[in-house]
Amino acid sequence: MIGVMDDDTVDRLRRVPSRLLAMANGHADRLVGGGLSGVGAHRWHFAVLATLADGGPASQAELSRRTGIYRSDMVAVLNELEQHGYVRRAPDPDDRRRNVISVTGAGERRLRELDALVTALQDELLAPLSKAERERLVDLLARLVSHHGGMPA
Amino acid sequence: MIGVMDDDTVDRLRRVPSRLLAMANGHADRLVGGGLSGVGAHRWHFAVLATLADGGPASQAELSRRTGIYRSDMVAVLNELEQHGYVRRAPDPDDRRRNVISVTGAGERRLRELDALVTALQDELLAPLSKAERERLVDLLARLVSHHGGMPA
DNA sequence: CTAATTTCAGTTTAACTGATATCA
DNA sequence: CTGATATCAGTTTAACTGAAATTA
Repeated sequence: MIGVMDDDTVDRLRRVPSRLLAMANGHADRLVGGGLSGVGAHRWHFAVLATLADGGPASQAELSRRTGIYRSDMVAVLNELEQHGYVRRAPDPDDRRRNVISVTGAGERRLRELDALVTALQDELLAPLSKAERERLVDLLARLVSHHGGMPA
Repeated sequence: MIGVMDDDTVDRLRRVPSRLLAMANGHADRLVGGGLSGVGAHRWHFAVLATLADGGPASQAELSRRTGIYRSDMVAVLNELEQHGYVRRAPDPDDRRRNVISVTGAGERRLRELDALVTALQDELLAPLSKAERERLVDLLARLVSHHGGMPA
């Protein structure tokens, strides 16, 4: 028989941090992406709505920086959100290169819906961990991310 | 002024676990992917060589299951490894549908090289964490992944 | 017959690049 | 002039699907 490991054989792959990160991220992606697509949404929609709600109206470039969504992709995301009436694009009177993006009432309702869903999905993702462990994980990940300069790119 | 947050305003995005996972994974990807491409390798090459070295010769389908690389992509990965003389493909005498893939001497040397590199890259990735914290992170991620059924897909 | 394997050819999606027009 | 912005059009890559040929 082939491919059988005795007790001393290490599986070096199984504990490689970057690999575990990729696998955990894969599961998270499926869960959250799947959950959001079930209500016709995308992570990007949630990210933009939440950023607007938390930080107030902002230009597209500013939203790009805060969410990590590329300026070029942001255009399409905002087009979709605007078509559903969740955000409004208005020219910035102080700087005519910019649009000021703001959330509408419908957008705020949509965000509440997505927020509840995302919270439930995080709960499902973190199901095997205790409250303290979840905080520990978030803390460790946040420190990793901040050490490497926040948003990837 | 626009987009300024007072002390009470929460940035709900910043602590969403699935998002932190995606960002951390992004950094890990760049680091490890970049490091490996610097020596003409790919995560997949390392994964296959390590799996073969740790588990012994195996069929392509078995390698697919162990590494999480799709059976269809595995073909291309093995073509490359074979062209460099790192692995050998031989028909399985016990089951003529299968190839038995095994590591060559050159493959073992290549694996040692990649292993040292990957270890160094993990170190760079986890730089801000103490030894104990790294173990904690690996443990938490491993539990997450195993709860969701190991390999994503 | 069903089921597993290798292989090929293709799709989908996220992430990313480059260029243009406009304006500070 | 440089530099930022919004937009469009495109590339690259990983992840994935479907099917054919072969054999168990």
